[in-house]
Order: sequence, then C-alpha cells, then structure tokens
Amino acid sequence: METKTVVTALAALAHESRLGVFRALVQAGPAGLAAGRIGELTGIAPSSLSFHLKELAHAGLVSSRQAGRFVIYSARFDAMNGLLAYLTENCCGGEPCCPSSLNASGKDQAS
Amino acid sequence: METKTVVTALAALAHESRLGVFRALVQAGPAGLAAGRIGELTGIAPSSLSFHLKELAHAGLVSSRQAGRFVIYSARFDAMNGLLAYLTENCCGGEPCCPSSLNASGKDQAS
DNA sequence: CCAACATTTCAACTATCCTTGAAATATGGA
DNA sequence: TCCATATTTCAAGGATAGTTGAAATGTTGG
Repeated sequence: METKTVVTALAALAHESRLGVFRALVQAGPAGLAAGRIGELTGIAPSSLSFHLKELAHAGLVSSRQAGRFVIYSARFDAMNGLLAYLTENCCGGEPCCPSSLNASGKDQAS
Repeated sequence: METKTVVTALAALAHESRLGVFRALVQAGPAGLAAGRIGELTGIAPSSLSFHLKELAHAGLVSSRQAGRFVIYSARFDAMNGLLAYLTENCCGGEPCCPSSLNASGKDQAS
C-alpha cells in the first residue's frame, strides 16, 4: 500500500461524521446500507452526507451500487485490511501491536 | 478509546509529513530521535516540523523529553496500539483484521 | 407524462490547516 | 559573559475542508 493511499484513507476516517458512517457500514456488513438509512442512523444532512460518502469512496474505503432508486453503500473490508496492515508494519514496529494478546507496555526491541 | 481521541489520532497521522515523522520515530524505537535529526531524515523545515510534532504530541502519539539542548521525540506505542485496537474492533468487524498470525505482506484472505 | 422519492450537485460562506521566514527562547561551551 | 546551536513561537498568507440550502439529476409507479 502506498503512502499516499494510506494518507488519503486516514484523512477519510479522520472525521467524526465519516468515522461514524464507516462504522455503521462495517456493522451492516457486505449487504451495506442505503444512503438515506445512513443519514437516519448518523443524523447527517443529505448534502453533507453525500459529500462525506464521496470522500470515503474516493479513498477506496466504501463502494456503492445502485438498487432501484436507492444507492447502497458498503464498507470495503479489503481496503481496511490493507490500511491496518500498513499501520501495523510501518507504525508499530511490525509485530507488537496486535491487540489480541496486547502487551502495549513499552518495552520491546530497539531499532 | 473514545471516538474523539481516535479522530484526533487519525487526523494527526493523515498528513504525509506527520506520517513520515511517526514512521521514523517508530523505526528509532524507544530511544527516539532529536528534532533536528527528524528534520534531516524527513526534509521538513524546522518551524514546520515543530508544528507537526506538536500536533502529534497533542494527539498523544509521541512524547518528548529534553536532553541537553536537544529535544528527543519518541513514538508512543501504547497509543498506537490503542488506535489499532479501536480500528480492528469497530471498523473491521472485530476479528478478520488481526495481522498477527498471517503474513501481512501483501496478500491476505480474499473477499 | 407526471408526481413523489432518493440522492447528488452547486455556490457561497466560514473555519481550519499548512507553510514560510523572522524573531524569540533555551541550553552548552569558550 | 558572549556566541553558537537547537528548537519553538509568532504573524501573515494562501490553500483546503466542511456546512448549508436550493436546485438539479435520476428512478419508480400511477
């Protein structure tokens, strides 16, 4: 994953509204949610929501498909996996950051 | 980890300069790097670097200590762990994103 | 075709971010 | 003390992000 892609993805998630939207889409799973439903769940105004959804789509974190007169958005789990992989590799020393066992104390290998 | 904290941390990393700084600090390990050395490694102008370091510190992702006339910055691995834990739990469905066992190189389970 | 619904686009405005260079602060050594 | 080094602060400027409401687009069913 390229640095530029990572920065774009991070910027897309670095906003309360968009993080909320993405969380809702993750919860919804591959089935996704219609734009209007996302608006109901998050309380974001339609035009603002459309702006944020475009931002997330541009970052590759969500995809959309037309279904009747609805537009269904869904989270792109592969992109999120890639982002987490990058952060784990490049920003956490490689291994010690898997939250399953969680050490997180502060002592690990030097450079 | 609170949503607001997460957004702040994501925003701090969502900039090419700051992501580069943070990566350098992660590579340096707990020993950290002097501000000037970070500037050398990243090519960021001093005042701009200071701005970005303050941003990272404010987000809790780095800490600083004075050493003679140098200021040594180091990555806060615990904060990064917390961020990754949040993203894994809330933005990846909970389980399928932990890169611990698997490779994490480039290919992971297909969609 | 027309009407109702779902979503997006547009323009205007405010707010915030980032960069730059100069000046300020702080520390160590001669 | 005085000077050099290391870092931060400040103010000014341009660039970008976000919100709002109105208008436009697209879709379905009567």
